[in-house]
Amino acid sequence: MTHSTLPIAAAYPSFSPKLDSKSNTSPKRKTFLSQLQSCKNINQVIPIHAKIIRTNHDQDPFIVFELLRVCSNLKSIDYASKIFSCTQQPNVYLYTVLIDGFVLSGYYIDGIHLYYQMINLSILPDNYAITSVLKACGYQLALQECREVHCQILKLGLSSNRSIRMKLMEVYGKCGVLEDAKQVFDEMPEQDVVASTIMINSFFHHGLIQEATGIFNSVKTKDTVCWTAMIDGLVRNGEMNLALELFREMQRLNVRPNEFTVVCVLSACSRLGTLELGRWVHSYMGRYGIELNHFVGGALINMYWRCGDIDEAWRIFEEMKERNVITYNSMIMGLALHGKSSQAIELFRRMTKQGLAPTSVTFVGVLSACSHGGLADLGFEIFHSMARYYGIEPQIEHYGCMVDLLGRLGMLKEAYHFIRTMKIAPDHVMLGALLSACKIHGNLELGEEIAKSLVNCGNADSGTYVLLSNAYSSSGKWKEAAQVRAKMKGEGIEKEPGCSSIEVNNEIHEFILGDLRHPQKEEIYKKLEEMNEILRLEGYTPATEVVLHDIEKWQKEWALAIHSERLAICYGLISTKPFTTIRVVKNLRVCDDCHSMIKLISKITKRKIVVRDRNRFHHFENGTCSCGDYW
DNA sequence: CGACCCCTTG
Repeated sequence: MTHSTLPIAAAYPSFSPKLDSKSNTSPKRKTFLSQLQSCKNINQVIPIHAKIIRTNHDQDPFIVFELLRVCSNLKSIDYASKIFSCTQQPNVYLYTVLIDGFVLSGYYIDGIHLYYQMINLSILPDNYAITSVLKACGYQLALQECREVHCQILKLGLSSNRSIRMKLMEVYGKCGVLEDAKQVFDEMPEQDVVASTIMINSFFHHGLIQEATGIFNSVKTKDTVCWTAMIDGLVRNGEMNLALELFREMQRLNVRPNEFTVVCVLSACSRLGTLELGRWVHSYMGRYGIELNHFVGGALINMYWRCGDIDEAWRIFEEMKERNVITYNSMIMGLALHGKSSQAIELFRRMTKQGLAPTSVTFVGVLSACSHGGLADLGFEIFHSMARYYGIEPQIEHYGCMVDLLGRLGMLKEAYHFIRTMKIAPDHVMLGALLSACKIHGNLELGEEIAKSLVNCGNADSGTYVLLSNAYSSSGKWKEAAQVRAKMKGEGIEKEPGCSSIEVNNEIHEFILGDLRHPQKEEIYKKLEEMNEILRLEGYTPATEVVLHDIEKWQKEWALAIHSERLAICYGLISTKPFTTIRVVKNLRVCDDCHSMIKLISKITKRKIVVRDRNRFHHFENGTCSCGDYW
C-alpha cells in the first residue's frame, strides 16, 4: 500500500515528548517512547510492550499513543487494535491514531466505525480526528458518512479549518459530487494552488477536462505538483499530445519536473509509442538527478517495451537496485507481449525464488506468455498453481488467457468445455477470442454457437461486432454478416477506424486507411507503389480473403494495399536513414496480409520493423516475424 | 497539504 499518512508525531505536537515538558516528567516514559520510535519491526515492539505492562505504564496515554502509531506503521493493525481495546479511557488522540492505522492498512470501514464509536461516547472530535475519518471516507467512497461528518464540522465550528476543507473537497470529488466539491472550493477565501490541484484532480477523475483546465488556468503561481496533476489528468483522459505540450510549456516557464512528473510524461510516451521522446525524458532524468525509484523504474520499463524496445526495458530492469512486484509485473508483461515467453516465465520463477509474492496481475502476464508461446501444459500448471500455491483465485482475465491458449492451439472443443466448467460467466472478450480461434481453425459449427451466445451476452462492443461480422463473411454468410453490421448501425456502435502512427524527428505522423492528408502523400504512395511492384516480382499475391466485404476482387486488393500500417511504414522508409529500425504503432490488430507483406518488406529493405498492434509486438527482420506467424 | 509505475482474452 502506498497511502501516505500524516506524519503523526508532527500532527500532534502536544504529544511529542520534547515539546510537552509538563506531562513528560517520567523518565521511564521518555525511555519507552524513544525505544518504541526506533523499532524497525513488530518483533522489537513486543518485548517493550511487555515491559510497559509490567511497569504499569499500559494506561499512559502518551505511551499507548506511540504504541498504536508504531504498530500501525509496522503493518500490525491487529496488534494495535488489541492494545486499543485494552485501554480503559481512550481519548480523541488515541481514536485518531487508530483510525489512521486502519486507513493505512486499508480497513476503511473499520476506521469509519471507530470514529462513530467515539462520537457515540460523546468524545468530541478535533480537526485531526475529522481529517482522519474523512480520509477513510474518501477511500471507501462513503458519501453518506462524509456528509454526516460535514454536518458535525459545521456544528463544531470547524468549517473554516483549512485541512478539513481540503479533505472535504477531495472526498466529494472522489465520490463524484463535483458540485459539492466546487462549493467547498468556492467558499474558501483563498483558493490556493493546493486547493486548486485537488479540484483539478477531481474533475479529471470524472472526465471533466474543460472544468479541470479552467481551474488550472486560473491558478496564478503553479508549482510542480499542480503542473503534474494537470499533465497526469490529460494523459488519463487520452489527451496525450496536450499533456506533452504542457510538459514543454512547464519547462519553458522553468518549473522543474520531478519524479512524479516524469512518470506521467513517460506514461504518455508509452501510450503514444514515442520512443525518441521517451529516450529524451530518460536522458533528461540523468541530467537533473531524478532517481530511479520504483515508480520511475516501472514507468521507464513500461515506456521502453511499449515503444518497442524490449532490450532497453530489460537494461533498466537490471539497472534498478530494488525491484518490487510491480517492477516484475511490468517486465513480465513486456516479455510476454514481445513474444519472449520463456524469458517471461523465467523471470516469474526468479521473482518467486526471491520471495516476492506474485499478484493476480503477475499471472495475467505469465499466462499471456504461455498463450502467446503456445505453452499449454505449462500454462495449465501455472493456472492451477494460482489458487493452490499462491492463494489467488483466478479471475475472468485469467480464464480468458486459458481460453485463448486453447483456442490458438486449435483445441476448440477443450476451450469450449473449459468455458462451460468455469466458476464464472464468460464475457464477450473471452467468447470473442474463441470465436476468432474457430474462424482460424475452420470450425464453423462451434463458431456459430459461440456467435449466438455473443449476441446474447449483452455487453458486446464494436470489436465484438466486427469479429462476428467477419466470422460470418469468411464462411460466405454475407446475409448474416450484413445483419450484424446493420445491428451495429442500429445500436449506434461505430467501428473503430484502424490507425497507425510513426514517430520521426520527434513528431508523430498518423495514418488511417487510404489516408491522403499527409503533406508528403505523393512520395509515400510512390514508395507504396514501388514496394507493391517489387512484391509482385517476388511472387507475392495479396490474400484477399482477409478483406471481408462482399466486393470485387480488384477492390479488395486496393483496400488492402492502403491499410494504415503500410502507409506508416512507407513513410518510415522515405524519411529515416537506411538500415535503421522502423517502429509503428497500430490501434487494431495487423491483418494476415499486411503481416506477410511487412515480412517481405523487411527482407527487401534490410530493415528491422517493429509493429505494436492491439495485443502484441511483431519484430520483423529479414523476412520473418518474432511471433512466428502465431498471433 | 495536492500529483506517479503493473491490469488480460477479440
